[in-house]
Formats: sequence, C-alpha cells, structure tokens
Amino acid sequence: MLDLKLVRDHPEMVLRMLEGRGQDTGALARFNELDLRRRTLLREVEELKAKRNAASDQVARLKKEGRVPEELIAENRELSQAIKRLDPEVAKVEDDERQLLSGIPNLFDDSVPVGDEGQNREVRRWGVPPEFPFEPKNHWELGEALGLMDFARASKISGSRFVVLYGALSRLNRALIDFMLDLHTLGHGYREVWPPALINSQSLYGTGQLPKFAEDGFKIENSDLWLAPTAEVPLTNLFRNEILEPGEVPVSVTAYTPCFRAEAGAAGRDTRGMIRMHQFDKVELVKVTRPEDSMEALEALTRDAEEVLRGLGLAYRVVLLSSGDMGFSSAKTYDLEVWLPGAGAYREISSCSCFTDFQARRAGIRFRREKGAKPEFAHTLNGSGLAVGRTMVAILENYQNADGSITVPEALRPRLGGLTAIGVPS
RNA sequence: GGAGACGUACCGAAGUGGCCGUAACGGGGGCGACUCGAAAUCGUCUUGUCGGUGAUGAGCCGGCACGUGGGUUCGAAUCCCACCGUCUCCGCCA
Repeated sequence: MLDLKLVRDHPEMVLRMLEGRGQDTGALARFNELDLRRRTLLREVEELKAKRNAASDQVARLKKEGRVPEELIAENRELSQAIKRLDPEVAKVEDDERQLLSGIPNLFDDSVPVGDEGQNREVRRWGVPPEFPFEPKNHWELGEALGLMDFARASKISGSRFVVLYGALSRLNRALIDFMLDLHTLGHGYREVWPPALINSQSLYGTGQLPKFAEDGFKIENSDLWLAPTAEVPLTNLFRNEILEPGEVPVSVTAYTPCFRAEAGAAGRDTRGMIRMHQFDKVELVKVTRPEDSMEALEALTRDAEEVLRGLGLAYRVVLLSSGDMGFSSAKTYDLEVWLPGAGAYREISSCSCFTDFQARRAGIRFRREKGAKPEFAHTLNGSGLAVGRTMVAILENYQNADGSITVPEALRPRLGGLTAIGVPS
C-alpha cells in the first residue's frame, strides 16, 4: 500500500507509475474525491465527539455536586444520535478509500526500465549452455522414461498440474531442499524457519496477495485459511504488526515450504511437465531492512539465489524486469532464468524483489533506528532461492545423457549417498 | 470437540459506569545527579495512529485505540452479545 499522504500530495508520481505499469489511471481521480470526502466527514464527526466528550465531563461534575442536569443530558443524547448517523458514513468512506488505495500498485525504482515486457533488460549471464551430440529431451520425457515421474497417476489422485515422483527423483527433490537451505543458512547467514503452510487472510493481505489476487489462491472451505502460495507470506508476516528493535534489523530468514497456486489465468500454458504445478516446493529468502539499505540488499539477495545455480553448474541469466512486467507490490525485480535445453530457452526459476515500504505499510512492519526513536516503516524483500521443482527440471535437462540417464551434479552427490547418475546401473 | 479461567503500555500487573489512559504499583530501557570510574542510591523521561494548524519540522488543538467487532448508556477498560487468541482440565490423536 502506498502512503496516503504521498498519493494526496504527489499525484504526479502515482500517475507516472500507473502509466509505466500500463494501468488505468482513473483510480487517482476517485482517490482524490474519496479522500476529500473522508476528511470533510471526519472533521464534522470529530467536532461532534469533542463536544460530547466535554458535555459528558460536565454531566459528571454536576452529578458529583448532587445535581441532575436533565437539559444537558438531553442535548448530549442528540449529539450522540448525530454521531451515530455519521460514524457509519465515515467508516464506509474510509473503507472505500482503503480498498482503492490497496488496489494501487507500488511505485517502481528509478533504475527500472519503463515499458512492457520488451523492455526487460538482461543484466548478466553465467555459465555456458551445454552442447549435446544428440537431440536433448524434455524433462518429462526423461522423467517418464526413467519411470520416476508420473503425471498420469498424479492426475488420478488429484488432477492436472500435479506430479508424482518416485525413487531417485523423489530423493533428489529432498536433497535439493536440503542443499539450498544449508547454502543459505551456513553460507549466506539466513536464519532457517519452519512456518505454517496454511495462512489467514490478514497475512495474505499484508504481503499483497489479497484482496486483488484472491482467484490465484486455494481457500480452505469453512475457514479463513488459505494454502500458502509462497513462503514469502508466512516469512514476511512473521514481523507483521511488530516494531523491530535497533539490533534486530536487518533480518534475513529462509524457509522451505510447499507452495500452492490455482494458476487460474494460466490455462493452456505449460500444460506439460513440471514447470507450472498447483503444488510445488520452494526455498524462499526474505529480508527486512532499513530503507536506505534495501536496494543493496536486493543485489545481495539476488546473488544468494544465483549461488544455488552456480553450485549446481546450471547456466542462467539475470533479467531486470520492466515497469510493465513487474509484480503488483514490487519496486524492483530481478528474475533468474535458467537454461533449459529441452525447451531451448531460458526459463524463470527465481524472482527477487524489493518491495520498499509497500508491504511493510500494509503489514505494519516497523523498526527503530535507536532505542526510544520513533518507529519507521521497514523495507521488505524476497526471492526464490530457488523453486525446487524447476531446479529439478533444469538438472534433468542439462545433465541428461544419450542413454536417457541423468548425471548427478557433484554438489548433490553427498546428499544422494554418493550416487553419480540416475537411471543406469553403475 | 467439551468445561473453566484469562486477554490493559516493552514486561508483569491494578483498575467493576464519569474525578482512570501515557494509564496506579513493580520491573526493564533512555537521560541526568552523586562517583576518579562503576555499583548502589536519587531525580526525570519512556504508546501509536488519524484529522486540523504549522513548512511534509518543532509545537499546539482535537478524534480514536484496554484482544476484534457489535450493542446498552448522556457517558463503557468496566454491563450485554458474537468472534479470535492464550492457559488449565477432560476427550481424541501423528
């Protein structure tokens, strides 16, 4: 959520942002109208309340003297009735304004290229896409041929966009989670967290998934709980409505969770394979920083995510997203795209974003610079470190051999009991 | 799931219709005094938010907040209702 006063006093900034994101700018005019109306009403009702409070004190004083000021009480009754009429009106306008404001996306950083997807900018590449003396296969062809990846039975159990993994692939999935968590905790100084995977609507509101993106989530029936779409939600909401003391900032936390997404708008896209699932595993990185440190923290967080790909020897590139391609809450986003030989393309495997104070304002995440100082909104960041399913996809496609077996990346071998290849008796 | 108790500031906790909300009392923390320094002691300060007015500062004026939301009342932390959470006991259970 943007700062109310910023929207009020600097509409030109908001306008530029909405245009850059390719969004309807009408919200701004509606906001001004509502804000003016709210403040007018508020003044009116607050004046009445001040009068009533003063009169009530007066009643108390007179009663103490043994008098019963019938007239004053009658006057006050009328004041109260007027307040009772106005209060719901104020509440309604406040609610409308909040709803409108919470539907306005975040301002984007000056370094973000303005425009649509075509303006996305590759900032660096790492590694060399492997050459194959044969036609490289898709991960699902490889996985199914090995008998270790089963979409048919997943569909029987659950439906489309689910997968069953067996044996070495199931173990590879587990090893990847372990590898990533160890790298980030032991190597990059993150604190490991094991959070809930069912999340209440307040928390989803705090990170910006609600109210705008309700159709992307799975909601539990007869309950206020949702399946977590990403560990970003529980990790960031760890600090919701809290004031962090000077020594506690910056915060770096990481968690593995299963993630659940309805993929409502993705009909027909990535229908085959493990790229776009209703359920997938992800290791997430979250940071909470002081405002002046957040852009540098985004660079650090992105590098932390890149380290996973480097450790696994997977070629990738880093893409700075344009204003029109960025997420709703983000001020600046780097996507990590891994090379997939089966697809012959770089595909997103991590998205690292700085949300400035946008989530912090919604979620009430604040900090103090010094003991006793006034609390300020912190900045929040997150990134995938990495999406586990897509990492497995990348390993299968990049490490495939002519006979359909998969070489295990060196870094993972200790976690797979020394296994060097999947699919051939060694 | 059933029964009971509880929810007030950074922590503990008092307050049972107005003189009780920065909010008693205790602790913690900041600043100061004493001290060569420290401890002990003493003094003092320690919520946030919205609106108005200032300059988007300081200050001042006002509204709101005693888990959340309603209700009763001229007036609610206090009485009533619903919901949420915590604890204890019982039941069930990986």
